[in-house]
Amino acid sequence: MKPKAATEELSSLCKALAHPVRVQILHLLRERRCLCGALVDALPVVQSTVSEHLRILKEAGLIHDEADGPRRHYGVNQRLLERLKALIAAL
Amino acid sequence: MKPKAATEELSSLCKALAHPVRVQILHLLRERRCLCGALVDALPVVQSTVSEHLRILKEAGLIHDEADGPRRHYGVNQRLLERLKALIAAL
DNA sequence: ATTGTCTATCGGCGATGGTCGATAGAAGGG
DNA sequence: CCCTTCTATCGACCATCGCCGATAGACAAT
Repeated sequence: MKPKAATEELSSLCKALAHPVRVQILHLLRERRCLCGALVDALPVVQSTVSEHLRILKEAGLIHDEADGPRRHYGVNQRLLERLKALIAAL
Repeated sequence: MKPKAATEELSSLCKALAHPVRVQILHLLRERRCLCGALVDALPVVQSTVSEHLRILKEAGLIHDEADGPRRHYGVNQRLLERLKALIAAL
């Protein structure tokens, strides 16, 4: 058995990816950093919903943000993404 | 962008792993096929809850079952597990 | 057939998730 | 300053999840 910590880490990362919009966001951010507005244009949900999904991804640590005036640039947290890949690969 | 199908496939697989008990079940089954009862002994939830988690994992295709009299052997679906690894690795 | 064992399913409960519209907050430009 | 733009947050709503106890169903053994 894996230690409990790794189990919960994996389930919590998976939970963050347990919605198609969030997977799509990760795909979009993988290419280049984006403003929230750019994501809203690319996704089939309204701004407040996108913002909520971003919050969930950020809380999971999979993305980070950087203020730029009133705007906010989002990008993937490569380190944690690699960690997720490792945890999944170990299954 | 990935085709929509892959996005939804990944999010649905992640959803199946979005609970620590289900990750634990996968770890247990990775070692050897198990009866539901053996999993109940190893997990901190009652039988009906384990059965429900097994149903979710089976519905996602990550495990399969095989009747053996009134018992039921569970095992991982290696094919779909590899598919999940590939989808995650492609992130 | 009856009993015993193992598992699935049902019903109910509280908690969480996903969505939206509306609103608030931050920051730059006029 | 005031206005505009961009984003976060709030409140409300309905759907789904996760858990349990209780019950039903399948099958073997006696």
